[in-house]
Amino acid sequence: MTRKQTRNLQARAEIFKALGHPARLAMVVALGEGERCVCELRALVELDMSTVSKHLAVLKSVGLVEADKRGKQVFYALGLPCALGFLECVDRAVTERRR
Amino acid sequence: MTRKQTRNLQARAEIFKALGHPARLAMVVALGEGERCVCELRALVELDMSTVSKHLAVLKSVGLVEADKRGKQVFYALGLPCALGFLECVDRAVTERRR
DNA sequence: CTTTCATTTGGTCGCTTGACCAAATGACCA
DNA sequence: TGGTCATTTGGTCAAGCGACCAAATGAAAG
Repeated sequence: MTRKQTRNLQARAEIFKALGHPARLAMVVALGEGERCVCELRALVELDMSTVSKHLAVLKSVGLVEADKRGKQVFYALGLPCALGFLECVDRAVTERRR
Repeated sequence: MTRKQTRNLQARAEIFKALGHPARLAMVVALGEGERCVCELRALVELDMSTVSKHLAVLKSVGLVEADKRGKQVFYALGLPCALGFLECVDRAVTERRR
């Protein structure tokens, strides 16, 4: 296992880790339908504003979302379009498993 | 946000969380090429056998891998084929970002 | 049936995470 | 310029994670 491979794995794992929290996942799913301001995302996950902000920072740091400040508000949008594909794959897996 | 949606998100997040560790991710990637016994996976990630076993238990608990005991050895195989798709998506994202 | 070998389970311990509150920042409005 | 609003940052604390070692399990060989 080369150092390069290790770094690559680490970086990829970071992305999955970022998705590995219900609140963050919910926000990414919502952003799949279009951009949202922080206040909308806060309403969605029903957590303290500061907590939401930190979750968004995590998502942004791995490139899953992008931030755009317009006036007083900050709008977030999906930064990794192909993420939608695997959200669906995992959704299918979860729904099938239930039967 | 209904209770059902919450459970669905929770379950999906579990899957991503399982992928959110370099050692587990490395093992899933390896299993993408075919089944492997625990000893081979242990050699791959270079961790204590007990640690590897626990990581595999995590992956199995969310359905990402399946175990098959044959003789003294246990062989693991990929349990969620569509996972390969998003491993690739994330790989591309990571390699592009580096430039 | 006892030993051996591959793997799992139980336990401990230090590090990270995620929640909240309080305070800082930064843009717009009066 | 001072105030207000949306968001971020800093701090604290309890809970969760991941590493190792030691001991248990379970199949196979002698």
